Amino acid sequence: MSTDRRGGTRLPTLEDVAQVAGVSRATVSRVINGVRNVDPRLHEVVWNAVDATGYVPNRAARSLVTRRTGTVALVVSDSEEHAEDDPFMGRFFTDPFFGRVVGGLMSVLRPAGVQLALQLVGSTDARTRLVGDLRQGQADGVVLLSLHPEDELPRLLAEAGLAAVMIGRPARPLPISYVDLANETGGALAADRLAARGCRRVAMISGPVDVPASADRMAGFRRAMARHGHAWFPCVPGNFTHDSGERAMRRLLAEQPELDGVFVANDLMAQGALAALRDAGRAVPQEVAVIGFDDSSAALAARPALTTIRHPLEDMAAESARLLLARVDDPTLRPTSVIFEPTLVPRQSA
Amino acid sequence: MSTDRRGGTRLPTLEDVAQVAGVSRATVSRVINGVRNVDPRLHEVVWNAVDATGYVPNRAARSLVTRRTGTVALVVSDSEEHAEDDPFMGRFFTDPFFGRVVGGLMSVLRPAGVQLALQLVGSTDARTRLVGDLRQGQADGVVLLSLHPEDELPRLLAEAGLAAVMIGRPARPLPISYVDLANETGGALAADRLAARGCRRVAMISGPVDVPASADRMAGFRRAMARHGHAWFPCVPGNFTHDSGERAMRRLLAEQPELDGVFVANDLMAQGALAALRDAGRAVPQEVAVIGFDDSSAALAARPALTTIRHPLEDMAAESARLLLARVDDPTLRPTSVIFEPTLVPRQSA
DNA sequence: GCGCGGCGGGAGAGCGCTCTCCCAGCGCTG
DNA sequence: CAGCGCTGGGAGAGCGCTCTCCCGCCGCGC
Repeated sequence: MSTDRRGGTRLPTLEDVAQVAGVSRATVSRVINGVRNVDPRLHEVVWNAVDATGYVPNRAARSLVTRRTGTVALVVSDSEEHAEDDPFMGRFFTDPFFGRVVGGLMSVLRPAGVQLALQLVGSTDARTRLVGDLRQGQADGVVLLSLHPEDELPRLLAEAGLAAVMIGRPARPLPISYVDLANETGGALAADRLAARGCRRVAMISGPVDVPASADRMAGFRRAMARHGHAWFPCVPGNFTHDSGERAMRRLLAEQPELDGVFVANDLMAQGALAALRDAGRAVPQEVAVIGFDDSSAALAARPALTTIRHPLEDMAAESARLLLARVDDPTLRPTSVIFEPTLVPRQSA
Repeated sequence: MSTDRRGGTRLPTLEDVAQVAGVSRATVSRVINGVRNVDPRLHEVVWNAVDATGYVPNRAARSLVTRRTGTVALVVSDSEEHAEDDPFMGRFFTDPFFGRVVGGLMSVLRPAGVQLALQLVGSTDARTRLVGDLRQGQADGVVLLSLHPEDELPRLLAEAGLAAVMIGRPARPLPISYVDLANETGGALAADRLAARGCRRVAMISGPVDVPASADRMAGFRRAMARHGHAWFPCVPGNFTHDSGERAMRRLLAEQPELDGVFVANDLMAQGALAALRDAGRAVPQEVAVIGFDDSSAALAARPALTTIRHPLEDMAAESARLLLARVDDPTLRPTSVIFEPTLVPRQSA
């Protein structure tokens, strides 16, 4: 009963199990990993010995030889402008977006016995360090949430040949797998709904203009509105927070008082817009129709409940986890893209 | 240029760096880990060699000998009743609570170079497996979010002598460190506010009655109300979701139509209560005053903005990370508790 | 001038596992 | 009955690192 440097008792190793079972270390390893033809009787003897000793394989030792960690990293990559201690990251974690992604990933990873490690990268330095750590085997693969269009990380990962899947398409074409939503279709669905309601003075609150998802939603909305005869409409960008939606709505109201329909690029901002409309005394949907995007918990929480475009984020995250695991299993797999279709969820706001 | 089984090129090892630097493996190791007295000139030579080779230490190999992983796990432990694929976990991830905890932990762990691994446990089986994995060294320590009062996991962790810190006190006294909020004080603050406004018919929407935080909020509220002369008030339990708050409010309204003040045990439910009040045509705060709890993003998003009890979760999570790292460094440390004080954040709803 | 202490640095063991060899034993065929 | 293939299982070499042990060198004191 020697003690290791963590102060605990020495834990049983393969060797101990082998001794108890009266076989060699190799055989125990074979049984535990379920490989090759091992005598079924030995099988039982070994498992009994495992139980008796309370053996748990040492992950570090195993990784060292297999070069697999059983861990994938969820990397949230923010732009450099946001300082390391910027509240933005905090804001991001609080956004239902983050939670939905984590939930979706876990639904696939947990049954597969794979750990999820969280990684934030803010600086360029952190980016290269991350790629180094990853190449060296910190994780078997990466699910990447890139928050900034100029982000170099997708390219770095692709170049390093690491197993990676992005949630949301890369800003520039890149040999990297990704899962995305047909954001333009979403924008078009919103436009059709607003047009069908007979809205004549519509406006939009978009996300940051350089974020692909945001740009796509706007493009789809714009194109469909044009098809409905609306050549132009005011558009104010926000940053996906409740607050920015509220501010944007106030600005729109000032610019275009006779406005009767708004498409907002996410539910959080739509909730903010609702608040601004309420403060301005506009009835929703009677005077102004509002359509959100995402169908997050905020959509149901809002009053009136938000008519919104459903973004099946959990499913998308789950799919990205599946793609990643497949790629980890077979590194020769080519980059794949999976595009999900949005749907309109009619509720009270439009 | 041999290739490993991941299909990549062999990565530089300590040996390679040593060769380039013209020193021994041991010396490179010493320089990299900054130990002992190494000739300053060698120092530079070694670092140059590291840069030249693009060396990154292999974490698995290092862990194998140091018995440290540089990882802590955030364990979210749910009760067994919730099946593995129960939507509850999804709900939990979407709750701002989860995001705030993650953000707070990261603010301490990232600068310390420590990874955060996410672990969900639902079944008893998963609990013992987790303890095994942890003892064996899957992570250096655990931040535990135990969602259910009967949860055995805190006890198992304490018994195994693992480094662990709970967020929220354990349901039963246990030799385990924790960080908590003075929830009774929070309840009392709400009671005082309602009393000061002259509310005469108050009610409460509580969380699950067996969850310590929930019970404490209720007890504090009840005690303070008694001091204000209110011997009794109706109380309906919810489960911390928006929806349950809405339902609870409807029930209260039916039971006690002349109600003029409500204390709700979290902001999400308070938001739901606000929606129910709005549907019932009650003006907030003129006819009914509402006080929430947490000061989460939902409080600001609500209309009217929620007067609420601030729960400094990010700070608490950060503190728990600090306690954990200290304990990992020095396993002899005794269990510590840190209790944070809530404050009232006056806004429009009360 | 010799001995001794201290410090810088090399050699090498070993962390716990996987996996390649290799050998023993069995059943089959000619 | 010899020879061959096949299969089950043991021996042992590493995976890449840390850390103990030890040795050689330098500077000091007597």
